[in-house]
Amino acid sequence: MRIQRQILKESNLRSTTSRSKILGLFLSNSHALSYSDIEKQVASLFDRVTVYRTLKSFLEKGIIHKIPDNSGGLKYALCSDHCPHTVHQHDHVHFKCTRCGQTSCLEEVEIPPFDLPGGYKPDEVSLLVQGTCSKCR
Amino acid sequence: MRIQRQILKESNLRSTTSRSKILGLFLSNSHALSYSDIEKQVASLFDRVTVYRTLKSFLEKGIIHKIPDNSGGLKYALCSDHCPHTVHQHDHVHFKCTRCGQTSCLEEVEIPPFDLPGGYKPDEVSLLVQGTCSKCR
DNA sequence: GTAACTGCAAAATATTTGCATCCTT
DNA sequence: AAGGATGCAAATATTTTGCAGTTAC
Repeated sequence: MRIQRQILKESNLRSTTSRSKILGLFLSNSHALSYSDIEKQVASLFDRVTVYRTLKSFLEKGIIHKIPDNSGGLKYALCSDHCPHTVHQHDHVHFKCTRCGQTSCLEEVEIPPFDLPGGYKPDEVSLLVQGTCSKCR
Repeated sequence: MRIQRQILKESNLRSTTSRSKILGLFLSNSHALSYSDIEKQVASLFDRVTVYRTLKSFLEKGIIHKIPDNSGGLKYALCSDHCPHTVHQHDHVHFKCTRCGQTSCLEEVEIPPFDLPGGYKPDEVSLLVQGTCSKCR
């Protein structure tokens, strides 16, 4: 509870029940959460709309970031220690396990440099790896 | 028209007006198309449902592949020459221009090798780069 | 006290399913 | 001729918006 409060305060967001609870879900899960993962756990507590708006405010403040999912859905995960809120860079690797379905950020893996054809100017890079995670092998 | 017919035949799909037309859209666009990009162009010709079902059959046959988009939407693009239909590998780079919004496959760029933590077994890798494309500079 | 946040209703958007009819092979 | 493909209607799912009431600071 204390941690959530602090994170919210640092982001200039008021501490409300829904924000603390949803932030808590992210803090206690090492893997990324989809909207429906979250909804399932808080459906009885808050309105759908509140969940959407909570996620949106977390995104705007750089508390969480989106992870593209090539099955169409979008997932969300905590940003690591200090995402610069202005230049929101997430050049890290995401791993999606096709067995358990969990997606997680591999913070320790760096994307090696690569060349783009002339004229292309990259701003942000994200690498999505699919396969089998260490738990599922 | 002849090309579409041939591609469809090779994939064991019947040649119908909607499939030829939609396949034609992919053939004449170098960038990836979202569902709504397609819908806009064929709305007066076919039903929504037909478009969805057409895309689904193209995906199943490996004619097109999905491209995750970290703004939530999904796009579709032609698979390069010969995607093995069984092992559907798309280890190539996608570039999304934040200015014009177009996403394209950079077939010529290869993803450099990188290390994963122990236990993780990769099957498929996709690299999404965002920035400014050569046309928009 | 006030601006920010929430819940509810409802709209807007997106996707899927069933079924009768039509068309490709 | 027969099975696959399409169109229509409608169900289902997803996300957003407006507004009135509530709450954090």
